[in-house]
Amino acid sequence: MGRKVTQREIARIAGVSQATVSLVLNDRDFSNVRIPEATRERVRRAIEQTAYVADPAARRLAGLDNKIIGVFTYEPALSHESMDFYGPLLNGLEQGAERLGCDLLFFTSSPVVDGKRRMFDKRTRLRLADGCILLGQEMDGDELRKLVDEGVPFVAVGRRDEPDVPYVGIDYRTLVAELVDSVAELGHRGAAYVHLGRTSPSSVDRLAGIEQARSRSAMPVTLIDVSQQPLPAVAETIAASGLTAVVAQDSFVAEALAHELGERGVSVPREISLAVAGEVEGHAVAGHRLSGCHLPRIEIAGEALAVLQQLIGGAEPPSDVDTRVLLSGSVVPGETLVRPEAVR
Amino acid sequence: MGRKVTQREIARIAGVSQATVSLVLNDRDFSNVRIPEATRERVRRAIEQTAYVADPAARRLAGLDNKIIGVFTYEPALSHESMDFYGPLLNGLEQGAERLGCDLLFFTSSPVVDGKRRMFDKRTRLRLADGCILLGQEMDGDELRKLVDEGVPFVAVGRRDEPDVPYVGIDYRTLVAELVDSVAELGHRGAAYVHLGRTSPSSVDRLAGIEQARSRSAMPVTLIDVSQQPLPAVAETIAASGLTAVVAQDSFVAEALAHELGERGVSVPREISLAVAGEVEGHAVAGHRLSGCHLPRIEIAGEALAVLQQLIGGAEPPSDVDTRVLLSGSVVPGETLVRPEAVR
DNA sequence: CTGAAAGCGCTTACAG
DNA sequence: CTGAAAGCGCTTACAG
Repeated sequence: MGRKVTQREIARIAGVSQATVSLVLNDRDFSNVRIPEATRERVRRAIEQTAYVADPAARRLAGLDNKIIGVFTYEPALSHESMDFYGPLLNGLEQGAERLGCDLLFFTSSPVVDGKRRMFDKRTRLRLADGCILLGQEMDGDELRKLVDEGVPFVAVGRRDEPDVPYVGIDYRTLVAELVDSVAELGHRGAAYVHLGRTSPSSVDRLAGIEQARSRSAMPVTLIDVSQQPLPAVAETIAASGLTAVVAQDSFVAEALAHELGERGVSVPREISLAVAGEVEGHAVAGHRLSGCHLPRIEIAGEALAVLQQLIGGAEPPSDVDTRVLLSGSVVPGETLVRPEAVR
Repeated sequence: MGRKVTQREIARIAGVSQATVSLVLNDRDFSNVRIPEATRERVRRAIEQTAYVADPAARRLAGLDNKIIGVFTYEPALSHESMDFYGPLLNGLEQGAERLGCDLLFFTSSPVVDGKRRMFDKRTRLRLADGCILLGQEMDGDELRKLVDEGVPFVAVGRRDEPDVPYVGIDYRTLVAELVDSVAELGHRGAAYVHLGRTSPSSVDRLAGIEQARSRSAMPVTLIDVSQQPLPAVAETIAASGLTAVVAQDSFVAEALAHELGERGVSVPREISLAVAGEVEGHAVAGHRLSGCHLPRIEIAGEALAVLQQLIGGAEPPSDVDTRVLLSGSVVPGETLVRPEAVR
């Protein structure tokens, strides 16, 4: 039962003061402090002998960092359903954490209310972490501001509008514009963009990308907000419109829409091309791999960790350029976006 | 910039001593202590006003628990490949943690060496957690013993041989015996069990299950250890043997074996039935859902958390009965285990 | 070159 | 009923 070993114990064994143990342990070399190798060695042997590990709580209390990164997710992150979105991010976090020698503290205690977690519910363990990564499709602006105010080092995954909020996200604007360009280049005369409203910055950015493409090509793009009308009605409209291409905000919308179109005898991609303004990995409709985008989510997580590291370590507050970064996604061809000529 | 608020600050505002703040905060009611409601109210208001949260490091140092459960995995847990095994366990842990109001600390910092993490590499943050859940296909016996010695509350997922190691696992023995019985009942005259040696307790238990079934039915079962000979050779042997049924240790072995058999013109399940002595969810060969078992991994995680909770909370060491539990799996029919008559 | 001391923020006997 | 004090294990100026 070798109960908790402390520095005092080590000091006794090595015949030095407890402070000296601390100095050796942390390899401190102040100008006026130089501990001879012999002493260091004696201390090290004692540490080895007792399998001593410093109490992280005490370290933290004394002002050192802990190499613990908090991870806050607004939805359950480890459920089967959420893996599509969270999986690659968590994977990237794990890899990054291992690289940095950090542990990951998941704030699973904050209860999920109405499908969302609230961050400041009571005794947040936030303080235990050196900093925090925020994940979630929809974040609470008030909570973000509070975090900024309290000076907690954190990085959000996904672009945010709130001032002074550091983030790492995808450059949806450029990506979606590129995607729509490729639709136009294939010869489509018009397209619809089926989206979910403008609830999040990423939705807004996608719409901006649509706008950008529209302004530089001849192809008109009709906006259809599925939060305003039910999907069957949307499918009806599209089927009747004679449009040859549809861009959907994400793969789930695309799959649902393709299903509805199928029910109306309209087949993808034979009669209507379908492209997704989001990740398509692992998604298909009727055996055809979806055309759309690839988002480097593993890299995003790694980059978020890197920015956070900067925030934690940095004495002076780093410049905006460094703390708000957008990574590029890429368009993936897939099999559901084809020339309209192939049909007629 | 509302910097770190402390109890001292609250005390100043409420006009009481810092100790009183602590008492109110923790709702302590010693025999000789009774704080009037008016005072409590004043303190509570101050806390509300300043959005104070107790520093968890200090709490911990002062001897209280933290509602933090450590999670140690011997392999990367959040990668895409490991989701098959870890996914449901992590899911169960998240659900359980939320229920208990605990946070989850993943010890991702311990570097992976030779595909395995070592637990005591340097400054383990283990101490920060109230207790720890151990996950992994292969655990290190020495480390388990060290944990027991140091009195760290922990629970391993999966049965263990080491004395005094609390665990929650699957009753593979009964489950596998049941599976083999069902093979015999279908009328197979003999079967092979293709396994990976006896490296882990679960492997040993499965072999015990095979033995148990063998002892009570007429059907002989040939043991084939793929750690001793390459899989192609195994497939060759089986194809030549005239056996009509194979039980594989896990779904990956089953898939690989079915592939090898297919290359030799032997089709599953037409010529050879295939059953898996492990989880088959999401696994198939040539479009046929694998026959085999379902393991309640989400429940296992929940139960492990419950046992750990007992270990942490309990003053007296709970009895063995409570800390070493085996849950039942179930046999799932699937489509690769059929009557041999259907063939001839 | 090393030891004694203060302090991090908290909890809990112990005096008043 | 409340305050002053010790202690949790550590880090880091500050004296020797």
